[in-house]
Amino acid sequence: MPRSQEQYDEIRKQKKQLILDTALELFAENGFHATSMSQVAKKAGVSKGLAYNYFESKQEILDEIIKTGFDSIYSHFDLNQDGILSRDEFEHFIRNSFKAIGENRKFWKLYSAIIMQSDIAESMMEKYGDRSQTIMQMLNQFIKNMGSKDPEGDLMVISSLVKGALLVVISAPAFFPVKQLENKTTEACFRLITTK
Amino acid sequence: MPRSQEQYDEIRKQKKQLILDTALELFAENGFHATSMSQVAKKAGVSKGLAYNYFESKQEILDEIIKTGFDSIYSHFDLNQDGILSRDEFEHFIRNSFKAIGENRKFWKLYSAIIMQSDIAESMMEKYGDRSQTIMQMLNQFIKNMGSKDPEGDLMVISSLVKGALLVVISAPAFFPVKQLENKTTEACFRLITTK
Amino acid sequence: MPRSQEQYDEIRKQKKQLILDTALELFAENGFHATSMSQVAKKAGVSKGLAYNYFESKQEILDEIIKTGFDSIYSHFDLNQDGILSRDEFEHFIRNSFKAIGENRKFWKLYSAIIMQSDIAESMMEKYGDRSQTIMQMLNQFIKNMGSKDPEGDLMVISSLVKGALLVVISAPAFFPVKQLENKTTEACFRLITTK
Amino acid sequence: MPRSQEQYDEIRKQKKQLILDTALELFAENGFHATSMSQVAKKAGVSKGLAYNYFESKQEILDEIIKTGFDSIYSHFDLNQDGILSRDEFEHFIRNSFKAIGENRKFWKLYSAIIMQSDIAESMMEKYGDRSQTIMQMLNQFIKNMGSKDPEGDLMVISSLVKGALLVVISAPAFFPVKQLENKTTEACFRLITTK
DNA sequence: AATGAATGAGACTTCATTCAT
DNA sequence: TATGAATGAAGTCTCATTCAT
Repeated sequence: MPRSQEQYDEIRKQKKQLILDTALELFAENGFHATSMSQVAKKAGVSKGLAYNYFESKQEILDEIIKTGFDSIYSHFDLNQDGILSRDEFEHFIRNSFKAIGENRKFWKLYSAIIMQSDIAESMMEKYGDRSQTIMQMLNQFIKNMGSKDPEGDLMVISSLVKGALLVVISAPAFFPVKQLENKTTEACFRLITTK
Repeated sequence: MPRSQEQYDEIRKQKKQLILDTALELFAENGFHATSMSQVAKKAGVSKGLAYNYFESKQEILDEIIKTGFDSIYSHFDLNQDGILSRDEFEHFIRNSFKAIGENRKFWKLYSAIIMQSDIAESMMEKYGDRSQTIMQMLNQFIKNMGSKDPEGDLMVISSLVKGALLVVISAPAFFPVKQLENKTTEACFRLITTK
Repeated sequence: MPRSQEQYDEIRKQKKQLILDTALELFAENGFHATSMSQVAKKAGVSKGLAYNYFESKQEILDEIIKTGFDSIYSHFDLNQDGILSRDEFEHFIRNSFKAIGENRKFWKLYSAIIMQSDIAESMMEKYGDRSQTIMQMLNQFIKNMGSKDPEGDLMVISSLVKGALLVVISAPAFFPVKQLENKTTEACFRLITTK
Repeated sequence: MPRSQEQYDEIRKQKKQLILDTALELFAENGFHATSMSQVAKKAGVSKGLAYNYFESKQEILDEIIKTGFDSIYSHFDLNQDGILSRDEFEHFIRNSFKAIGENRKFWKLYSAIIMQSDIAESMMEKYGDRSQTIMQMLNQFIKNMGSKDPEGDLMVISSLVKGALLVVISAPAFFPVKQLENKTTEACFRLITTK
């Protein structure tokens, strides 16, 4: 008996996700350019032709991976939608970033490698630049609210610290004391706000 | 009559440097794998054949670029060779790192992109891993000497901060207030050492 | 619907053989190094890419050609597997060699050219040296059994004669009286055994 | 003081010979196509440019090597110029061939490899075919004079034997008992002439 | 939906040859 | 005479993509 439309859709969705996951794994491990579609198809257990049935091109696979990763990050960072960052929400944001990376280090390794290359970075800026700016503005406001004498400067230092710490987590070997780094970083963020 | 040995040496030296500079520019901009030798040769204004007259392979060009960049950094970090880091030397190290990156941002962009790719990163670890470790040990000792209650934790946070700040400089557009970031970062480093 | 496994296997088998045959022809005619993969592909009526779909490298094509040729020769030389060469078997061996060459002169021309080149010859010695030695030992025993006063010397002369005659057949133009050479050579082999 | 014309000529001659010798060595060892002009020039201790000062092309070097080798063989085979081969002259011819190969095995290895390739073989046939035929006719007459019942057949067998034996010498490792092979072959030649 | 044979552009690399000096 | 930097065609090989089945 033939399958229903829903079953077909479900199959399509699963196969597509399988290809995306496999591609992410290989791209992160060996780099986008050094990974061939043959490898992706083989490791995913599908034919090359099928992969092109789901995706227009290798580049489209990458785009979709990036988009999914971004969305997952920003959805975690929801902030009760009032546009204001409380102290708890800030801490939650920091800690949640560590958690997100720990849960999907492959993606972030790939992402880190990619934003270093201008051709890819540019197209990403077009797509995600706005959202990034919104976040920075909210952080700025938060630091002001905390009584900072130099909000702009503090924001630079704090975001540098967080970026650096996350980078360490991303590239660190598995046995790195991630939890300790998370604690020390969170705590340091508050200490770095220059109160009067 | 053929040219003298000196003349040939001079030609070789200049052309080799031209190719290295061109390759660095393109590698940094588009990535190592996405840059072809044809592009490098064309932009450098030489034939592909000549490029292979000076370098065994594309990989060797990359290796030479990396080696030169590393050496330039570590030579700046000389520390009067006594194996101990003074307060001034530490501050000089931080500030000099900002300066080095400002002077050769292309290289550091390339370097950052490269360490994210496992295939290339491994061979670099073999070559430069030792020197990195020495530096970390000296920093650890310095933080102890400054009276830290948690040297290991502080080192993690401080090196994260510096890494993050340098990363910001590397990927930031030209108009970023680098000097301010340098000052704030340096100052923050000292503040982050947890005294008893 | 995709083709069945059998259909794919059949396609692969035929295309692979086509490429092997074409390569043998060109290698034999112009030499291995002087023949390009483009020539092979063009003459076979396939793309270069397809050729590399079937063979890892140009060298692998040569290896497969050599292996096939060798196996076909040694399979003809079965000798009822008792390890002893009778008079009839000896004669059959000589005559069969002429026959084999006549049937596949291209291969033997290629083979002759190849064993003259040290780089290729070495890897062949590793693979086929053992079997050659076994044959020489059996021939030596045969000559002894025939009552030779100087088995070692006779073996040298006889194998030289056969080699030379086969070489003549290999390089001779088509109109050469091969059958006559075969008869005379076979007969001479027996006459050359120095009886007491 | 400038050198005289004779001195220049002498230098030219020596340099040219040096290049020829070096090329022969490398061609014989690695094959014509697998040897580059750079290798030849480097091993000869001259520049590439100079090599092209003496020879039009790589091919011309090969041609000259072949020509020199041939001439040296045929000059040894002088036969007192009366067009008739005596018994002693025949034996001398055989033994001299072994001697010639022993003295210049490199050349003969190269030569053997080359005649297997039709493109080169053809141009050689044009140049040296006549002389070869003359020799074959003289050998034919000699065998007749020796009382052969089947001069044509005997010639085929004898020339096969000699060719095969020489081939063995050419490709044999250094420790092969060449003198024994020479003796046995010479003796066998006479025994192979089918007397009535 | 699914397969993998097939293509062709383009990657890296080599090397015979030229030429300014 | 002599050099070696420089060229460009050609070689080996890879891989994203297409398409008949």
